[in-house]
Amino acid sequence: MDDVTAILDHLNAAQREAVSAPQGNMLVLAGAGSGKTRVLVQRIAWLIQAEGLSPYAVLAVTFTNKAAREMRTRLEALVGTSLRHVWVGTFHSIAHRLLRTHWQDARLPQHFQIIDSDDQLRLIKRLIRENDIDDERFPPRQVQSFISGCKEEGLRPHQVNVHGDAYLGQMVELFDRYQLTCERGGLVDFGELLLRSLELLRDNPALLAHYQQRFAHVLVDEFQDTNTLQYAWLKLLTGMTTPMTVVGDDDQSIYGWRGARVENIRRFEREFPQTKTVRLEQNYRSTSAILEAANALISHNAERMGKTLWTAGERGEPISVYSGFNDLDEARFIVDTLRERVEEGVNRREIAILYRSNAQSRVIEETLIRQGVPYRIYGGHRFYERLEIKNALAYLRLLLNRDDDASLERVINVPARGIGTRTVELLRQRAREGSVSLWQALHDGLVDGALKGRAGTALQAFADLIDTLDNDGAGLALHEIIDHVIARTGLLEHHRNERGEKGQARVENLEELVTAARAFTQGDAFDAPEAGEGATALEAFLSEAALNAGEHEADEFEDSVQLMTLHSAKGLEFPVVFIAGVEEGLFPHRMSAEEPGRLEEERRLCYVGLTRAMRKLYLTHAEIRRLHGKETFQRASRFLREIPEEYLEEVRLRGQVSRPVTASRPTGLRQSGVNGGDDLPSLSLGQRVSHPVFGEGVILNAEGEGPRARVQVSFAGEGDKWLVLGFAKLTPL
DNA sequence: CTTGCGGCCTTTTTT
DNA sequence: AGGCCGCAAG
Repeated sequence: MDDVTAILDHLNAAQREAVSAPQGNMLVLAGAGSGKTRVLVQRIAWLIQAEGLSPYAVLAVTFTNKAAREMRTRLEALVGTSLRHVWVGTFHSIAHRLLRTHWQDARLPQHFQIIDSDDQLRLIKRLIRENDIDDERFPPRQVQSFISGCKEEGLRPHQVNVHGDAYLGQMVELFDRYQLTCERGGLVDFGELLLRSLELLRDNPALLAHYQQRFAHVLVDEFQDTNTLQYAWLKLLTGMTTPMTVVGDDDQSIYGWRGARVENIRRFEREFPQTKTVRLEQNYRSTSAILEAANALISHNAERMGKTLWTAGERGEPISVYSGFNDLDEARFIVDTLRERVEEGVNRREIAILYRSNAQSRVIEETLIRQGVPYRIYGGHRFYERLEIKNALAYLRLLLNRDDDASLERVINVPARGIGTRTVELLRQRAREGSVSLWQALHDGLVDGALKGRAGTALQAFADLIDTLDNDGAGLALHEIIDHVIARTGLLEHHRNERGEKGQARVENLEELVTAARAFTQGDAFDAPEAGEGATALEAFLSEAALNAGEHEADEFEDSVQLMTLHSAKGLEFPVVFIAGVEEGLFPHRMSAEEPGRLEEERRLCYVGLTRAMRKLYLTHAEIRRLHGKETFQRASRFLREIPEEYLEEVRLRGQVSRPVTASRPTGLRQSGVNGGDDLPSLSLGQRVSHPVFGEGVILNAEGEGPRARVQVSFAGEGDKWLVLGFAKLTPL
């Protein structure tokens, strides 16, 4: 406390400037590996210790729970426990906290529940079916993204401008009904958390004034990932007068596809008064070979704010490029190589294998398993998103709130108890007619005798089950309630009877849920100071599960190789990194390769991948890959060509000479070429060809060998065509 | 009501 | 290939 300048020790000039800048709006453009988190943490310490702000007056917002946790941990390590009152959290957890505290002003039931996107989708599917809407024209996923999109733009159904468009009108109608269903069930989706809390503040000037006064400084991490709603939320909360420190990197914006607006960085600079911009350009993570390669790659993007990373570190080894014969060979190379590195003394946890899409992990996993290499995989289904867990949670929600239609529908016949779609449909219809919840409709139907016979008996049994469970729960600890529920509902038995490992894993997961609940009540996660009156442990647990779905990662302490998508690697670093599947169509993904904007996002994703590596980077691709059950010829990614040769080194199999990668002919193209035979032209994927009838085109795909081989060619104006090499007169251009 | 078969589609993911 | 969905048979 005495010597606040100690906070500035070991910082470079730019970092020091960012940490100790006088209070005012500041934009920190922080390149990969430039000490971003460090600056953020030190900045908070500075604000409190040098500027004299109360910890209560500081709000720090992140995107992920992981980032929030890391920031808090580092803050506490730096300054001690006096900082535990700093508000650090994700946008969603902070919004949740506001809504829990001010549920009445937010016009929410006290025990509202948060639904995740999976629940949301189910609910939408139900609505579409219920209203006899053509799900071909209105695919549930599209409706879901429409609704989320509206909320992210801060729009309520009546605010959407339909322009007399019938299609849009129907969408809005569905949005409206969806919202009504949520209101009736006391359900709040992720977008709603933010929108509702924004409206709460906007419509309650006294409340807004309170929070504007309370927070003296607001800090935001990963600003390039904010969406329109989050931007508006910050604008409202700060009133553009509370000073803000925002940290971001436009080159690492990889979430445009889910609403993130990179422009928010520029907008902030423009709209918030007297914004000071600081660039952190010195990289402390990677060798210069890796960093220069990344710089060269990203320079191919046009839309940039301009920033060039440099490092004082050594050049290091060149980036190794391996061209596998097929995906199995690629995996074999990765695993062999990493085993060599491990033998040299590298810890397995220091090695990461990154890929564009989850489907790629399978082959690599199989190879790792075969060779007995322990690995840990991030992503895929998180614990609280698994089917069996969601079923158990749905029962628990029903205990708290019988009117939660989504949960009721989820488990009314799980495990199967003779309540089929017909019966559920009848229930839905009655609920709709009476404008009541499904539970209410069920009850009324049993009372007035409309639901009888076999279905009636089954429904009665279900209703009794829920009520009994509720009664039994009185006086029990949280984990005992859950234990009781999974046993009494038959969920445990249901999965035990499932054959194979899958059922076994599900049973274990259910048991793990009980353990998690025990830990939850005993741990400090359950201190929820502002969780509101009468908040039960169960309620808090359910919120935690919805908001914090990914916490469960097994074997955290075993030294294992890390597997994850490029997206989930953001923010992490590893001494040794493999990026697999660096191929056209996969990376950049074909869904994104067409549009320039989306291609640039793919390139940023590649940039993120490259800059994860500290010492050694491997880029691998396969010439033939099994994709969706079919063998496809792949050609090397354009991103490989965008990295100057001088940083690359092609890996050849043992005994072969290694030669530099040439820019004109990317690795492996020769091998991946379709050789039509001696008298046929030698063609390669991606090559431009000319056809006497169709004109000029590009080879997209190929299958078979010899004269009967077929190639798929994309002709300008003629579209894609499959041609047999022996007949089609194709001339290479 | 349950089960099994065939057709369809296939990024990325946090909250 | 594999998961999901809808449909038809048991």
